[in-house]
Amino acid sequence: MNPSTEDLRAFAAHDHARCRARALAAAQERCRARRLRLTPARFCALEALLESHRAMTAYELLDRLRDAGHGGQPPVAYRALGFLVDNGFAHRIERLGAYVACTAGAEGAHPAAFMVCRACRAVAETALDVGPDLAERTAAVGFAPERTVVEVEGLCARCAAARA
Amino acid sequence: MNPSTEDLRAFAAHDHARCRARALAAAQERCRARRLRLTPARFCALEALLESHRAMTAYELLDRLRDAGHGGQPPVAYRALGFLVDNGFAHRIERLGAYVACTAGAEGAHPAAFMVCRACRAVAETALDVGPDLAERTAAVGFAPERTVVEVEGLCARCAAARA
DNA sequence: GGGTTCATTGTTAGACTATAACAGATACTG
DNA sequence: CAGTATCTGTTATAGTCTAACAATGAACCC
Repeated sequence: MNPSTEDLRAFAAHDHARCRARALAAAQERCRARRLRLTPARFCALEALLESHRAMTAYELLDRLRDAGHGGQPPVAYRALGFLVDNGFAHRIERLGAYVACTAGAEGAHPAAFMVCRACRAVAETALDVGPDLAERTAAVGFAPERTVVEVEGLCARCAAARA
Repeated sequence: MNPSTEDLRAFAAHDHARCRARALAAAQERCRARRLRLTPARFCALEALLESHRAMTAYELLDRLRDAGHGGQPPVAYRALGFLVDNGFAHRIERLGAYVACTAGAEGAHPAAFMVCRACRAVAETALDVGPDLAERTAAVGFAPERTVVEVEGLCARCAAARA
């Protein structure tokens, strides 16, 4: 797998057990290195997100947290997600109002582009950054970019085949 | 104004009365040409969106519709917005869960990139299309793109100055 | 014109997404 | 081990959106 297709593993056959284990280990290591507290609730949330490459809503996540004994009210889920998103372990998919584990392994919050299947909600992450393309235009009017959202909604091969 | 800065009029001084009047006239003309029914409620919604380049929530719009005697329940606003968005007269800003009038004058729904001020919620639209950049990557895994969301969140010059 | 058909409107009700505010528990720091 | 900051759990509520149905109105055909 070269870098540009490795990104797209959500839509390609791969050893997901290994994919998940690596991501979890990397997150633990990164928290240690950066003195971030990957508490049980946060760990549980990350584990749940890593079970598949499908976006989960905060309430789906909340069910998992509740089952694991971590309190059953929305703020519990939103706080865990806040931590994961702020530190680059997960991303919010604006189009869905849902969340996916990060597959890029970058440090901290980072710009990314997502391909989102509208049927199964699987999400692949790639490193595309539109910042440079827009920089010249934004400079002309003094707009200071801080965060970019790039999401491509469509149908993955599996879902397209299923409806044919 | 050349095309690339004309796009950004939300963040540049311009004759907004003329800007609005032109957009409204263009929409009426386009509905006539395409046999779309720009009913009073839809017209009212478009007028409200065109009052400024700031994104409006469906509920802000609903207040306007109610004041104009067009029913006071959410579906009234969402249906008007559905019509405007489907036909390219308005766009949904995913990041905000809010809506802006289209300033591109393109036919029907069209891909666009938005610059969104997180403070005043003003939105500028430009014609950037990331489709081509992603096509090669998506093809590799059989993902079929249908719609792209590109939103750059930041601070406009006016708001940046106001907090300095 | 009368009748059919389809799009639009208005309403009720409820689903889904998210945050403010506060009290109590836990972990780091000197 | 006292002080501080962070994290957890809770209540309550705000904000966004849609399903479903009845009623109205426009368009069309004969």
